[in-house]
Amino acid sequence: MDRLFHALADTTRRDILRRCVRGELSVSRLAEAYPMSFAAVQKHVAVLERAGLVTKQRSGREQLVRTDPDAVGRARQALDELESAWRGRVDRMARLLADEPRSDEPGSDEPRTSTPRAFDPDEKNTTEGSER
Amino acid sequence: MDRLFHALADTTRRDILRRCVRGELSVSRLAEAYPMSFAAVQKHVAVLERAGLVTKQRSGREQLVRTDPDAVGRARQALDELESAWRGRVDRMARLLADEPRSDEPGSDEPRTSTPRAFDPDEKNTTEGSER
DNA sequence: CTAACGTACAACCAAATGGTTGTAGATGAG
DNA sequence: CTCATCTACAACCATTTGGTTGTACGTTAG
Repeated sequence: MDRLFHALADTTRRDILRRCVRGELSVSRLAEAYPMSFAAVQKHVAVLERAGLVTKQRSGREQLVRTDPDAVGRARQALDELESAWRGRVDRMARLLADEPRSDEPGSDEPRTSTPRAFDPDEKNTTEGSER
Repeated sequence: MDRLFHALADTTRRDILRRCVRGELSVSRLAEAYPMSFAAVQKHVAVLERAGLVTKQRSGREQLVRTDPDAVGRARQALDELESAWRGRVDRMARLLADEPRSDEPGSDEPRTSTPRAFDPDEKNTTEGSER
């Protein structure tokens, strides 16, 4: 997740993604379009690749870059969930599922003495992840 | 945009967002939940704030943090567009995003001789932006 | 075979991140 | 008033990023 959003947090990288929407492009082809060195573009592509947003496929001596729709879909969905939660949709659903009449309210009391909630790794996602 | 995605590209920050879904929380309350200093959490909140994802509102001596659903909506929508373009659903949009007058077909030819396309700032967004 | 192209990768650098501690200003409780 | 909280912000540090150049390797064109 971190890697996914990080990859998207750069104008050049988003532009590369958009460029590859219409079809595979070799890295050098891509590099021609930006005011930076080939190596720099190469690195950007590597970031996108580690994030699972694109895949490279060798064709002759060229390396074609192609986007992976599903990866973007995953990111979009994550935001979707967040947004839903916000709007309370999930809240009602959760209450239904747990038939908890009323409780978890952060209302005001809840003397935080007990469990400060030790930080939760991250979402319940189980997609992948390791390395960096 | 950069700031938006960058803000989302951190586990702690996403967790803060999730925590504030159920209600406003003071910064110190938030800080209690993480294995880091108050100042660190303060910085994370600042990042979220600059990205427009949360707003702070003073209440007495506490600073309540509240999420802004619309900001997440904007990010989600950006990804939505990307995904759509991918799937070819919105061919016209892809053309808009890349402002390539025509012949956008990835066909195979297109002897790249013409215009290397000098890099386009970023999407057509006009939200705000500068600095880093 | 040789030359040119496309790629990969290491080394290096300035700037930004994510974290720390310390100090200082407001505000509310006693 | 005085003290304890909550917050803001500066200074500092280690690591990462985004960029550069240079070198080496595989593949295709002549």
